[in-house]
Amino acid sequence: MATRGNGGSADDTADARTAGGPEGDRRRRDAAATRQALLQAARGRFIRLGYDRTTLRDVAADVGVNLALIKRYFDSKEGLFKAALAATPRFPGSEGEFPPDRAALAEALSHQLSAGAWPDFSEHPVLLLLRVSGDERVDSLRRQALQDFSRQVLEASDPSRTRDDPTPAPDDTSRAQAERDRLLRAELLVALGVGVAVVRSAVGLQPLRDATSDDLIGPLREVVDVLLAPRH
Amino acid sequence: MATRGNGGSADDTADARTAGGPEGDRRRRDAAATRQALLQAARGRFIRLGYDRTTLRDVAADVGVNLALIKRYFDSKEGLFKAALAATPRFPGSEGEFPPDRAALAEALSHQLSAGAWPDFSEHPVLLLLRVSGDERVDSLRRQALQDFSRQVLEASDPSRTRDDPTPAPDDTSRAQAERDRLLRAELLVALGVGVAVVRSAVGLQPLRDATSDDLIGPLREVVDVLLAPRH
DNA sequence: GAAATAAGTCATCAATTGATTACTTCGCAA
DNA sequence: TTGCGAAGTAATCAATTGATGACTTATTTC
Repeated sequence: MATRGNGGSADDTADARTAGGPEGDRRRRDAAATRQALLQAARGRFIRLGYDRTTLRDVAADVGVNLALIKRYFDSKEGLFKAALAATPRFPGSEGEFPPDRAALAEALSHQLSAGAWPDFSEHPVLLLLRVSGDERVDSLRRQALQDFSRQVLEASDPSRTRDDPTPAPDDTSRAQAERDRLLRAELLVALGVGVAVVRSAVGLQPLRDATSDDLIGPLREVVDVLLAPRH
Repeated sequence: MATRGNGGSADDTADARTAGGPEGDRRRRDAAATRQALLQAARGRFIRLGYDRTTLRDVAADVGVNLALIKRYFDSKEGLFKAALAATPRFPGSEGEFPPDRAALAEALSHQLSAGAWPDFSEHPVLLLLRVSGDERVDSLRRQALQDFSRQVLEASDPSRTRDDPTPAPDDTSRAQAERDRLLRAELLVALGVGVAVVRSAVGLQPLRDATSDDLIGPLREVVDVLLAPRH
């Protein structure tokens, strides 16, 4: 089945390592490149198929490499999943800090959730966060990632607040309650993003599935405003 | 393994059939009751664990019955999943028609998505819709269910439209575009509902996870209004 | 050019799991 | 009571899949 190294016969599967990437193929035995290729293939399968339906054999076959190398580089399937999760860019802006501004947030959201943002059908990173792994520590990683993002969204609702001081000392219970309500609203926005990704990929609901960034920006801006605008 | 019938020894698992439900235990061999108990157990596991991690052995053990009975009553795992999907109440109002009114919609949503709405932690029916099955026909069922719900939400945005005439003949392209935009907005609301359910169950994000109906009704009403209010 | 080491393969094990068949027991009707 | 059919069980098969250790080949280093 698509062995390529020593005893191989004929390939019947794409070999990601020798595909003409940047730099071309210099060495046939490159641990770092192989590790990276495995990570890429695993990420794609985890996102597309979920944890359970992703088999290590398939991942290895994608790269054109033997199953045992996964154990060598990632020790186990859990390790592979954790590595894929760690290698996944943060939710909206894959690079840099999130702009603490409602308009920019709406823009970023609509772009991230639009049809053309990701090449392969439904390979959005947020979906990886939702895949089950069965490991409690992985679940904790996932929770942390979404919590961080909620915090970022919350900042967008109040640019005066810095990140180092997320919870100003509440004067009384009503102030604490207001703070909690603001966080709840930020999380509702996160939930909307997650829901859009899920509905688009897992269900394929039209017209949402093929909505472009321009289609989404209008409604999303209104929702962002109504959820995050400072009130009273 | 919690056998209960003939060769059984001691129970170590809850037996759903003889548990003192309504009517008590009248017969030890009741095909309909057994079938129903299997369906219940399967539904719970499918929702909680997803399709792959739900094993037929566990489902049978929940009921205290032999694995082979699942084949007898549902023919296969796919059949069991389809039956569970069919037996799942429709998304928001488990009974009756959906009220075509924005305020009532916001109310229903906040209640459905609140912490106390469903007894067991994260057994919300909408989660069952998102579980993978691998069967194209099941995926089609799922898509259909969510599409129906989107249609209902769309009605709430325009009470004048009847259900029998969902798409009035468009006079020109701009009218068709407006119609498409309205459907998109309805689906965004559906996505919000799905996202809240997913985030609450799969991630357990606080404070959303423990939010009560009263916590949700305010923000949700605003979102429903901004998404569904008739615009010029 | 020959050790030494890293990269990769092969064959196989053990556990899980869906499916299936032959057998056993219970309940009800005549 | 008896006997027949439905309800249920036990045992097992075959396929998949994660894990693993011994073996093989390429690359580097002296």
